[in-house]
Amino acid sequence: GVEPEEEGGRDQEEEAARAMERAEAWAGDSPGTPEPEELGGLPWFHDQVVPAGSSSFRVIVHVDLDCFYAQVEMISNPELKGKPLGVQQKSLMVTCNYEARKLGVKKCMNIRDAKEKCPQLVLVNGEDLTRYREMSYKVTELLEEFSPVVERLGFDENFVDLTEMVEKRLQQLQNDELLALTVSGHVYNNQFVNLHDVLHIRLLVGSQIAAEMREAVYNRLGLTGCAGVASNKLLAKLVSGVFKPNQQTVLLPESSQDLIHSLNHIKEIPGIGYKTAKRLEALGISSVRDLQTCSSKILEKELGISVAQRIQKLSFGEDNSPVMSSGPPQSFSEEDSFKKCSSEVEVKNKIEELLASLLNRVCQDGRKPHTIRLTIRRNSSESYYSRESRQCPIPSHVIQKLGTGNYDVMTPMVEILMKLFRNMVNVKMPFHLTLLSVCFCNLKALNTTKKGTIDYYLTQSLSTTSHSGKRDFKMKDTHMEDF
DNA sequence: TGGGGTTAT
DNA sequence: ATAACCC
Repeated sequence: GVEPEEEGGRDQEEEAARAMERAEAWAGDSPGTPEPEELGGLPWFHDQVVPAGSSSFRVIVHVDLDCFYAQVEMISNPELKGKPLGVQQKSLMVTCNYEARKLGVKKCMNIRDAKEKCPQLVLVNGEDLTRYREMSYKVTELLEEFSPVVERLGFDENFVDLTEMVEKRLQQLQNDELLALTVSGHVYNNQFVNLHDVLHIRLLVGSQIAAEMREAVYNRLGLTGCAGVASNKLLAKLVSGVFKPNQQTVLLPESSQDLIHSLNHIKEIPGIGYKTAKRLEALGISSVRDLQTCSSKILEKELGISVAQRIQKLSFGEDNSPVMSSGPPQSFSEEDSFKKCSSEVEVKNKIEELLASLLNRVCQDGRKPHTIRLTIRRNSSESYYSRESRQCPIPSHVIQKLGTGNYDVMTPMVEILMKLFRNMVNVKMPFHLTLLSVCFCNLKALNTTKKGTIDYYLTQSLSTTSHSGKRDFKMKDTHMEDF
């Protein structure tokens, strides 16, 4: 199924064979360890693999699709396969396939530079994200079939917590199967590690599940991608990119420091962004080692205790953040950037375009947005990144009409958005916008509870601390219109 | 530098 | 409402 991989399979088979011999030798030879029979037919380490109290050791996979937009385009139009392909948004080539990369084209290159580097480059417009978004959710849903808790990161990355799945598989395995366990894909820094060390067994099973996930994504959706398996999200994400494209890597615990120190700059640590990196650089902190050894007091003074403690832990490869189920989106937005928009009429036209697409999306989703937001970017020559926004509740009579296609919901919405616009921009003065964005958020499931009933005003508390059998209630946010 | 997303303050 | 982060 999945395209051939250069994963040094020969080495790994040999390594697995050696590891098995060692494991068997130890199981038999070590005088202090009981024979498998004494443990009810389980190998000597089985009780450590599946501890009664269940340790906090997690198995996390990070799945990262290869040049996602380009792959979707090649599926839409197979004639593009084999040709160097770039996906374009305005003057930026946001991604390209590997044929293009071989010819020197890089991700996020200017269109002009890319064309200069590679005149044969085929470009497709990728400003409409609809097909990418749809495919993205198909991938997430497929991964949810393996294990229900999947966290999305952008359109092309997903984290899955495999801990429970691995645990179940280990319990199902027979003695000989446990000893014959092999890794799937690469092992990071593969050197003198015993793959059957108790600490490694779960990660090996994780690597097998990761391979099954990639196989399923390829067979059912036609997409290739990388995967990284490790004991937390940070390390899984870092290790997933070690062998690219369409390969996977597992990180064993003794190599985590090698992996984190393979980064050339702290900005490469996910969670340390542009701003934080700049502030740290001003303190003379640029390498991972610098951040590890920096006084936490100094760090807390510069960044605040929360960020300081989090990123210093990250610098050691420590990350206890859980894989959170992303579920359905928290917001829907559409935006458009342009060179210049300087009249109210232009603004209204752009807003109508954005709104039309959004209404389709929100209609398909089924839930109802209760808040609408307008965002602008002004031309300001100094300091680029500055957006301003205004938001307000969507009037309940407009919300009600949202699903029902016949009623005109555009007109009142555009009215609201133009009010928000005039609240931000003094239209009596000249203005120059370079971006408009409309966002629906505060999404709520369909209101099946009827007005006038008690349940309409009460919401069940999500608190899990009460096991009394009684329901905990809180007052819902109320709209004045309800009274 | 696009067209999206999220959470924290 | 903004600012930071992610892709």
